[in-house]
Amino acid sequence: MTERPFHHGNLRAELLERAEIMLRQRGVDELSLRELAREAGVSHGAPRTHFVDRRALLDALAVRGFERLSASMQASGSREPDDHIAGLTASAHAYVEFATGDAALLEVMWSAVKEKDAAAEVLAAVGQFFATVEAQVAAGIASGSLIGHDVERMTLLISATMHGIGAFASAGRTTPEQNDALIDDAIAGWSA
Amino acid sequence: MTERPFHHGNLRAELLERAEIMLRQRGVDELSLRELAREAGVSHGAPRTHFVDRRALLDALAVRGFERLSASMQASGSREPDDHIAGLTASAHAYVEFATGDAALLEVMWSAVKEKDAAAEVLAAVGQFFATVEAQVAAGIASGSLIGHDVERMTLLISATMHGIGAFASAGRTTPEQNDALIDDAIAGWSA
DNA sequence: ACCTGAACACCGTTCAAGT
DNA sequence: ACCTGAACACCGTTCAAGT
Repeated sequence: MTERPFHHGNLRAELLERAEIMLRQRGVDELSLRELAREAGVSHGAPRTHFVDRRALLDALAVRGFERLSASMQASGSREPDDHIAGLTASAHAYVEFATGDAALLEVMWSAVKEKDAAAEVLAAVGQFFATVEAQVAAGIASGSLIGHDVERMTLLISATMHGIGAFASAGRTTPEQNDALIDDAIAGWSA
Repeated sequence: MTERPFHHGNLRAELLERAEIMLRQRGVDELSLRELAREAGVSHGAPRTHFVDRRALLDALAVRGFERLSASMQASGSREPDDHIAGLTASAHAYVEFATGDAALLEVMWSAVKEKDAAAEVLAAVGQFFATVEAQVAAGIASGSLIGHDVERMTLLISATMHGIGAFASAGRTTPEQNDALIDDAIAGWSA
């Protein structure tokens, strides 16, 4: 039985890991820094070294979330390099899947963006998300498979629609089959 | 200077009123039952008589919110009795306006719906909201101005899109002009 | 029926002190 | 540089007691 060393060594990463799980199981409201510290076996003051306050932890979770979401959407979309509509549809599915699988995290992500003085890393992360959608939209418009010439406007519309479908899905107001149908309907409306 | 009577007489209504204001000014996280009681000039235990717990207060706020939102959308939509597309557009504008003017309340509303064991009144209220959208969608489809024959599917899609645009708008990611454009683009895609 | 006020268990945050 | 542990101010919730 080696004694616990004074330095945890990996506390920041462990706190983020545990926080993501706690978020998934019990939601934001139940996410407590003190409980996290307890589970990690450190004193309640320890997290302070890595996260100045609760919001800093949530911001870090938001950044990781956007990175994972963007990567997932990019991967899904690029599996259809020739069919931009199919790529966008796959990307939208990835968003909705994230929304149902990590509903609380997605809430944390968007509310981190919404803060008046949102952290720079958070803004960068959400920017990366929009850039991912925009790239697919731009390709679709350029190839003539997507209507509209204003890329930004189309990016916002498609992002907003994905967001809305994801919200309803995670609220349990739609079945997975309905989600698929909604995504198809939405994108069909904007296909050239 | 008459002394404060033992019975407040109107505590439930006052708490709801103050809570809505507090929500608008400082968000859900800052909404405290104790502070509300303090402001109303009653003891911290007093709210208990009217709301068993914090969630019961939020549920009541959600119900009121859905009622107000539905009424506003219905009013906006019915100002265009002959043009169902214009009616739906006006209704969508009302939603987005609510989303920007009462962002925190709208969050409370949807998260009340999302609770595992959501209160019956909350479910009834959100049902009323969907019924409002559905009536407009059904009229649009029946008159041939809106594509699609599946009313439920179209209702979900339009609701989800409004929700998404409202979320982006309240997050400050879009300007009012962009919101108008997004709503027009969305509905244009579904017009026959 | 409605409200008071003490009590309890939990927070987030701060900060001197230890390693 | 990282962590401990006491201290502080704040919660939500419970409940006997008062009107």
